[in-house]
Amino acid sequence: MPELPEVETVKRGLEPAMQGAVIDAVEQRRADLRFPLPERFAQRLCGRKVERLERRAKYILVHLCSGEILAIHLGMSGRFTILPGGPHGLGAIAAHADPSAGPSDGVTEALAPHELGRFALETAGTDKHDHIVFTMNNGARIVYNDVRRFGYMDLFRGDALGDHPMFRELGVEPLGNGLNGPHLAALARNRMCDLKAFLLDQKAVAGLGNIYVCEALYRARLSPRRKAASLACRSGGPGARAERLTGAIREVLREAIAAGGSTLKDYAATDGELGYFQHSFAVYGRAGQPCRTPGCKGVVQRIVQSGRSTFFCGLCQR
DNA sequence: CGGCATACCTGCAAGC
DNA sequence: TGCTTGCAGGTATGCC
Repeated sequence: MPELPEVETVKRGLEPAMQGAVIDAVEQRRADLRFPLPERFAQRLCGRKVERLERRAKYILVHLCSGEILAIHLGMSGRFTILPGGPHGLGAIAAHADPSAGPSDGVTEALAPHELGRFALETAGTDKHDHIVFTMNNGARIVYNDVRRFGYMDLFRGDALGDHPMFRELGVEPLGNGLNGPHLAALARNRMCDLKAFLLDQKAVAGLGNIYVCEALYRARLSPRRKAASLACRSGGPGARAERLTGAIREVLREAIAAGGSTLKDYAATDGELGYFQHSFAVYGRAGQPCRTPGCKGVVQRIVQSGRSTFFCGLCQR
């Protein structure tokens, strides 16, 4: 489920509960998620202080004072719920982020935050897909839930990060300095695949997923079916398309993170109306509906590219 | 290497 | 109501 903005939002949500705190207990309820969890996973985490959290692509990196890193990937359905410590445990924050989930997503939607806190405490870790529960020395309980179990965690020495198979081949951070028009054009120059597939390739740009690729292509007015290499060609101004695309990628991601941040804030507020996860997408999931570009008479269409849904407007995306 | 299908796993909505 | 089918935001793997 989560793409870069959701992972960033989850990371920010976890920080208050984890940063500077010591992991007191880890309850591991199964041996594997997508992959087997590391040997002696719980034992190796217990007693460790969390130095800081970091996001790299769609991974959350928990830096431990032992010098080890707990790397977490949420897969499609991974989510965290934080149950704060303290005598009453009120005001639970759900640190998951699902940009497409509507108001009907889950029983907690209908509950005011104080009710949610109580609800969450009473049912903490009782869902059958609650796989791992971290208990911190500040009293916070951090529950990892993953219905489809496509998520995974690993634990390794910090200095091995660059050699780790999950990270070795990751491409540039789209919000970092590494992503700019010339660089993107250079990466795409020899790629014969569709632009959509190119952007989904984590070895080129790391952190984009199906939704934000569709949205970024829409904003850049580029067809997902265009060949990736055509980004680099000079017609239409040198690097013009690549510049447009990098700008669109950054915009889309930044806005989504800002929206995620505000939903987290809202969630902790006292108002029961959450407006939670009310992202609106221009094209994603809008097949058959009118294109939102002012003056465009197009209709959003859905096609399948390498087995995945693509949404775009064939009129304004060329 | 590219491109594609398949696999992993469960839940949900739609269709019959 | 109940069954089947297809679909879902992730990536790894194997085959041609």
